[in-house]
Amino acid sequence: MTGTEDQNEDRADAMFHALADRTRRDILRRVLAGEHSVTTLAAKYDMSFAAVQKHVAVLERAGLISKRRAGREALASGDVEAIRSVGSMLTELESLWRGRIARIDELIAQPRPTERNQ
Amino acid sequence: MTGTEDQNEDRADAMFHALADRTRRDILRRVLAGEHSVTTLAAKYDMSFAAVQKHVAVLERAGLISKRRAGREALASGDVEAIRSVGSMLTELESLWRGRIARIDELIAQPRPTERNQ
DNA sequence: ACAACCTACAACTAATTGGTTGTAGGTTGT
DNA sequence: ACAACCTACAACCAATTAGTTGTAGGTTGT
Repeated sequence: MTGTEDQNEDRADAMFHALADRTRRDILRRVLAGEHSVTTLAAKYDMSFAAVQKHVAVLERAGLISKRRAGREALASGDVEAIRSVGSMLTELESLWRGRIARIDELIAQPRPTERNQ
Repeated sequence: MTGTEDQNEDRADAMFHALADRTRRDILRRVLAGEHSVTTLAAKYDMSFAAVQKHVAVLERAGLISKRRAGREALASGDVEAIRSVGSMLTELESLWRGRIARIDELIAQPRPTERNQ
């Protein structure tokens, strides 16, 4: 299963990058709570419509939100599964840290059982 | 408690940005599992020592790792509390999503109890 | 003392990013 | 039909980023 890992890393790059901007995080909060059109979102921020539309596109490319067409409007809503997948990446990092603690505990409990040279 | 929120957002920007690079995520994995000197880390990647040193500095500025001096070496180790604080930001996003579901359930359970015009 | 080693940072380059304005195409209501 | 509206995207600009090489200072072992 090597080769898909690059894709996973690409996906992680895109997700973390999308989250690394406060305007995008705010947009994400709004569209997680409920559907919003791009124009409705744009009205909330002190920047051009095009700028907000770009932020929405970044979130969409990262898979954090999806859009659905309703007539002339594009309604965006947040994808909670994507958020969870980011969370699980962090949990994996935590498990590495717990692994370190476990290793230290081992050293204290039984000082080098099989090997006996330094 | 308004005014500290800007700082929180700055911190979130820095953390997510630091995580949005696969080399930095890999460095973080290694230093969560155990202390590594900058030179030891640099040996693992196909880029200059200075480039890796910069990545370490980005992680450090974001508060995801810390360094300790040991003679001529700088030993880096991961801060699991910082990782957890990023995780809790995602959990807050999830709770917004659950709020939406709760609101939809309300609508289904009792169709407009107080107000009765469309 | 001195050579080897580890780190930090400055200066530079190419690519990316976050913003702008302008243009064009599809949808809606009168 | 047509004006108002919503969206998408291109072209451009300033700032930032990820990489490079080079320089300099502190530490270690002989």
